[in-house]
Amino acid sequence: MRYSEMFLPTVREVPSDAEIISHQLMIRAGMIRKLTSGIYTYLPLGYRVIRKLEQIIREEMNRAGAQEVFMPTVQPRELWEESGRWSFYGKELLRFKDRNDRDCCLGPTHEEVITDLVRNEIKTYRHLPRNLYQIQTKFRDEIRPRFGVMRCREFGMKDAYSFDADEEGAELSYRKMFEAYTEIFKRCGLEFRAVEADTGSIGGSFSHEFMVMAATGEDSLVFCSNCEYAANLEKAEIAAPEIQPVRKENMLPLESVHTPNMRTIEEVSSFLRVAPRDIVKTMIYTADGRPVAVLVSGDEEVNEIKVKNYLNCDVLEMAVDDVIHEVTGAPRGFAGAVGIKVKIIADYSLSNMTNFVMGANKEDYHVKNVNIGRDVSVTAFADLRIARETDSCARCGGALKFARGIEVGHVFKLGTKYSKAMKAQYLDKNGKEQYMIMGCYGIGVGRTVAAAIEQNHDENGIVWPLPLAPYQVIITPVNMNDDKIKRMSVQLYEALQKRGVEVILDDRDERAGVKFKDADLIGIPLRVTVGQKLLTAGVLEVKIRRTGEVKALAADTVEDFVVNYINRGI
RNA sequence: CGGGGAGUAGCGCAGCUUGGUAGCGCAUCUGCUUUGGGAGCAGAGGGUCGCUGGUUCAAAUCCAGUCUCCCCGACCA
Repeated sequence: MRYSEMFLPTVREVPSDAEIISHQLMIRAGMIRKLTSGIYTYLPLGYRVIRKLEQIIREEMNRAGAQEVFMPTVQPRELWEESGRWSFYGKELLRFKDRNDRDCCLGPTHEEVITDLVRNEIKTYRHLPRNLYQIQTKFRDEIRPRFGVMRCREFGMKDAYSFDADEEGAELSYRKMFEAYTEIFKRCGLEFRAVEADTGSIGGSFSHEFMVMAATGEDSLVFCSNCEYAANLEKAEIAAPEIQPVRKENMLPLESVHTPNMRTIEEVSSFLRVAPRDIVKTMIYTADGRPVAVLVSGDEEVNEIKVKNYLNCDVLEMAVDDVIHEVTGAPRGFAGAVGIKVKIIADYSLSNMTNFVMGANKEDYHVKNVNIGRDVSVTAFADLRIARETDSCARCGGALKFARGIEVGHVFKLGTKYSKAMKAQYLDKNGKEQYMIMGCYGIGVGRTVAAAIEQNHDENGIVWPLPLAPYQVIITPVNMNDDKIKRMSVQLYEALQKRGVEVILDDRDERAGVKFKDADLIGIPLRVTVGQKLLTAGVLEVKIRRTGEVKALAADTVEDFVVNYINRGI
């Protein structure tokens, strides 16, 4: 394409409301423009990248045996009532009424629609398994959209759904998707990692997130330096320690101490000259409305997701002051587990603690020399805290490493959650009705593009991995008023086009500096400069965006060089 | 939903306190010079100052209401 004819408005200044680099660069490179909060238009350059990614996704999904469908964005209330999510899904589900006063919503995901389709059409084990996918626009009315296309309300997503007759089949479907995703992100040229993840409110038995590694990522992840274990921080397991029984004679007598206005671990620690690891935090939560005490060592943090999963509750919240007072008889800051009547669960970090400090359930007092068994009766010990770098791998004991990433894909084994709710059944070999076993698999398309930029940029702009680049080559004539330069540029442009190369000819009547800046900004992998050296030595320059390497090549060899470079892939 | 900030030319901003001709940089258009990393000079076009109402001889400026956007938090796949 000739640059002079393109709709490619680049921006010199950094947009004031763009916080992260990918958002800034997507606006500056003329890829996206905001319509309203969390809703973006893709301009030609941005949309080309989207299409590149979608094509890779399609090829790998099809290769894995999935078939493409296209489902509606507008969905009727009834389906969501059936799955139970009309009431469960909260405000993120955008609801409205049509002219006949029927309740509708914009699909934030498509489990309901696909399950409805499949249950109506598939009645026998002979027609299983099936895996259907679509690439389609989702709408989630996020409370606070941010980071441009990374966390927005309307966004493109590839979602796939598998239906199997039995567990083995479902696991095979899951594994196929896992492998397809691995292939997709590999082909994109991204550095990524699949990590074990919490299933959240989608539910189901297990899941993996695909994380693109980036220092600016919103998610923390943990991986073992020794074995294959990798998990989202919120999921990262900590092994149960070996229990060393405490001898009764080593337990010191309970002692109440005056700790005026000392509420935090730091305050108590410095006031009593006791290390945080010898203090126990008593956190009062309400789980589905019922109070529960969670104990964790003073130098650790409670992982609420682990607590929630352990208790198997829908809503877990920090207790409000009234509840704390009711449970402990004291204001916030002096809660302890001695003598309280609610369920008490303790993190493994407590299992070998003796003679520790804890709140006294009395304003301005703590107690020393507390011991589990003698003073506190714990319902259970469990893994309830957030993993730290000092923890070792729960699988092999190796050292844990921490990193940040951007979640671009998520695979879930759903089980029968939706097939039961919506009666998606088939007849097995024995003529018995069975529930289909489902899996669901998502990739955020726009988010993957943004993540690719987070991972591939420099101070001058985007550095596209070749498979995602909107164009592969840009030809930059240094002066369009010089006939020889112009003729050479057009000739090369046409030759490359004939060979199927995606090429921009920057035929604008701009100064060279402007063209170089724009070429770098939009991140085209190869730039061919046609300038003085052509006139003096018959040489063109090829600059590789990623490395900055410049090659001076005889004019008639450039075409082959470019084609070879592109054929090498990433 | 709570807290904070902002809406003035396509973009980035000043002007508002103390009411009186709407301004700067970039971009755009014209001409000349320039031409290998976001050129120089000269000239030009472009704004119901978010919207509605009020105070006033007079409102971008003061007052009230309202809408939108951004940031922090809570919330949420």
